[in-house]
Amino acid sequence: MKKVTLKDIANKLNVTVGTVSHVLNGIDDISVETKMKVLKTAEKMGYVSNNSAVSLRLGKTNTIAVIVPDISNPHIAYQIKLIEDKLRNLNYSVIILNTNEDDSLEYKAITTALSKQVDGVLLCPCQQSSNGVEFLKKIEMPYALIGRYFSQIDTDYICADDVKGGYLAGKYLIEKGCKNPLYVGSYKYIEVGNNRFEGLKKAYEEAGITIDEEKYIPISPVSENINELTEDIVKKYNFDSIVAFSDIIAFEIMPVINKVKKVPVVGFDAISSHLYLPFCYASVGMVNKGWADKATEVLLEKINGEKRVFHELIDVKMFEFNI
Amino acid sequence: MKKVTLKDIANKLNVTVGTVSHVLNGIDDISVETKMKVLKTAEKMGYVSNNSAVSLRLGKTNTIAVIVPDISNPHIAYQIKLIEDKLRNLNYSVIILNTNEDDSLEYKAITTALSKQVDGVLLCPCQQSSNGVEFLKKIEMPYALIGRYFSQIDTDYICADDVKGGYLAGKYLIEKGCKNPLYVGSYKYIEVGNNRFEGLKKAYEEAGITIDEEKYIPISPVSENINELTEDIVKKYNFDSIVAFSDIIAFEIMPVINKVKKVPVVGFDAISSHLYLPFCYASVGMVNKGWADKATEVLLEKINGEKRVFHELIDVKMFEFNI
DNA sequence: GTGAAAGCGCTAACAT
DNA sequence: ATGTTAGCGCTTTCAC
Repeated sequence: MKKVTLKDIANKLNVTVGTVSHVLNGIDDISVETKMKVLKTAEKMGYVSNNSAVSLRLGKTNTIAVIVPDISNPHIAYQIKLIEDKLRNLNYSVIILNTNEDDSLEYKAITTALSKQVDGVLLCPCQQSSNGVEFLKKIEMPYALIGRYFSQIDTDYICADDVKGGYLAGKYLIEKGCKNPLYVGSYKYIEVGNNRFEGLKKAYEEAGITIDEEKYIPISPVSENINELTEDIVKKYNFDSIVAFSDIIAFEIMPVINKVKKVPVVGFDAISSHLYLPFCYASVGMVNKGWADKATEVLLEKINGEKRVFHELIDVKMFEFNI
Repeated sequence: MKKVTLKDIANKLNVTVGTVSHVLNGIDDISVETKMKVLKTAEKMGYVSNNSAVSLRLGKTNTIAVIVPDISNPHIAYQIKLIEDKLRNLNYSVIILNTNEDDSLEYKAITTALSKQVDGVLLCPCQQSSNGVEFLKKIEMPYALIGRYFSQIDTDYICADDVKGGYLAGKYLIEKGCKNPLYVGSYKYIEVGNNRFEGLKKAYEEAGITIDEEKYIPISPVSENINELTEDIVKKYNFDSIVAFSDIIAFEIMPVINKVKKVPVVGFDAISSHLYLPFCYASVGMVNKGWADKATEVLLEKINGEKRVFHELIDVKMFEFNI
């Protein structure tokens, strides 16, 4: 393929690259005549600037990386879409990297992003280890965590208010008369999952009911054999309601459980608020549009040199989807 | 933030950048002693290569751009995930750009991608105009269309076999005894939508029933007021079944229609084959994993100089999701 | 109003 | 086994 450079345009018009550069960057010290010639020729030749060269020269790319565990999760995909929308309007472009909930792929994604000279990183960490975050911190790359955080690492994050979320789920079930909820959660290293359980416990505590630790069933969000796992759960545990770590998990276990007994299920993320689904369910989700906006704001502040550490919790509420 | 360069490492060890470069690129002509020193220092200093410089020097980035109308559509998000998986294993990274079904954003996304010096582009076009594709063609950038194509432009594409898809939807409804299907489709410029209608007509023709053109109700996949539109349709048309352009549209119209009369609905994309949803529905989807694999293969061939034009149709089948 | 030239970080060809 | 250097495309400073 043919790549047109400033030099190609300059040669054709018998001017220098500096002149062409000035015209195309809108630096207004070139005669109207030359300006017009340059603009027309650039257009005709299909000139596209070479960001690699610009990046090398200027030391920035106006690009940020969004690194997530699963781009095919509708909740995450939607947040990415919002981030991309917002950043595009601010003249940034976004590159998205998927980690498949795999720690080593996460580390690789981070170095890929850095190698591409992005100006900042938004990371939803897998949390199997904190290597990635610590690397970002060490080299002082502007970044922020989204959707998940490490309680042990003092760093910027923007997450849902998951304790409140668990609490709301609890309140909802208590109101429905449920006394014995089971929490089908993520792995324990996903700390927001623990927060949801904490909130749930708190709501029940207030109602005089103690939820003990064995009601927390950890399950991988990428399990292949969810059906069997769920059948096991139904056999092994006594419960009159379910709180699931996410809508995705809720959707998968609902029909299996309903086959045996019909109990209320509450999920998280409120996927149906942006992806219409024709069935009834309840879910805790973030108000407005979630963490997308706040995350971009925080990151841009970090890029602009802000040293303050941001811990942002996005408010949540119960969604009941009825058809 | 501090960026470590080859020079920083070279200076610290009193060797030259060439030496360091050779070590880090695995060119085996450096003494073991020096090699070890370099490797250790690079690691310790947190060296990450500068792709802008490499790109400028080598003229390639090992990066491909995937440009899609809506990344928050689960069908598309899943295909992207598969593409990313496959390309990562081939040592490519992927940047994803969203166009919001907006033609001018699509053009901008293409120039952004080119500016970033990607080695190839996979484009699912908005189809309001063909400017983007024509630009890619003009500058001879390796690219392929995915999921949608232009019948008027001779170029590479990888799509579902949508005529067959429509045909299968028709057969399915005929078997259910439906004689009067309505096609709730996308805008007419989305040609794959027309193909689905063609297939549907063909199936009914074979059953001795003629479907005329007014049974094709175009509807935007991003309509805000789907409910009202659907209510209008229910009032205005006579039908005993529905074929929807996509699952997304099917999900949105199903409850509105079911309120008035319960009729079979067939969607497209079979979202539930990768995103479990706890309700029953029927959908036409691609076999195996869809166009993702084929699309990357074709693109890589184009990048490697293949001139042949690829028109790839991925086989489809009916999915019935029962819970 | 335009030209000339340095230099961003890197690789590869050539020297030693 | 290691050093030296040109040059990728661009922006910017300094001349004229």
